[in-house]
Amino acid sequence: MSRANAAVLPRIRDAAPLFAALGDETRLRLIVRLSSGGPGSITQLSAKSVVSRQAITKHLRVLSDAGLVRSTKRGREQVWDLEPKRLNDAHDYLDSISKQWDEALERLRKFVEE
Amino acid sequence: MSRANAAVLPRIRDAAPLFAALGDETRLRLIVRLSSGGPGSITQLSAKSVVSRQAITKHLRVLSDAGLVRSTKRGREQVWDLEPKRLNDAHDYLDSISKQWDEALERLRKFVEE
DNA sequence: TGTACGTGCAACCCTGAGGTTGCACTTAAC
DNA sequence: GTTAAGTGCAACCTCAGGGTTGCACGTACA
Repeated sequence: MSRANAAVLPRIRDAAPLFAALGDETRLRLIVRLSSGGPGSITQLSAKSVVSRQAITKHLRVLSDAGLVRSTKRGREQVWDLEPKRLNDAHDYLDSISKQWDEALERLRKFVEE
Repeated sequence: MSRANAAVLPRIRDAAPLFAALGDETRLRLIVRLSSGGPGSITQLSAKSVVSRQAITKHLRVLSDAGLVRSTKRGREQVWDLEPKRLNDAHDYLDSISKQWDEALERLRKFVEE
């Protein structure tokens, strides 16, 4: 395998759960809600949702495990907030793959030209 | 909800399956393999894999449904190749979310300053 | 014309994801 | 001190996802 591969392969085990966390409509909706509406408690976040509060709680847990959100306690409420850094991680990973792709095309081009 | 939200919400239903397709270790490994090693037949792609050929076939099907790969028939072989455009879609979607996030922070900053 | 290779299809298994409901427990508010 | 709000926990259900195996089918090739 190529050198570029060596850089991207070890991250697969980290990246997969990250994308998996993003790969659900309800969770993606939560992220969009948090990114535009700011932090919110569980009841607030599940207020306009079609699924139950418990479902939202589970989804927040998944997002939290993936490092995409974090929570702080405020009185009896638990307030959830976005962790933008992790979003960048996913971003960067896609970058590295497409970069690797471009390099492969470049190698192919040179090979054909020779 | 904000105006930025109106732009990103309709795409949730498209983006979720896309990320879901990326959210599996075996599939991510397939993508990395295709992006570095170029096109390959099913037997080639499943040669060094720990799972069976049929498993790889199913994963390729998922990736294909998500638009991330495409296949062409060559004799009795079926050759699979990457579709980089879809990778960019995922890329752009993450872009729009983080941009939306930045705008929210900006609005908050202005609000506090006033 | 056989034969071996590359795939497709179908049946099946098992685990985990997504969802719900009911109840207990803190903590704020009156 | 009651009462109501906000969560956490646990049990349960259903179904799709990831995997396997066995067999049939077309196609290259000696």
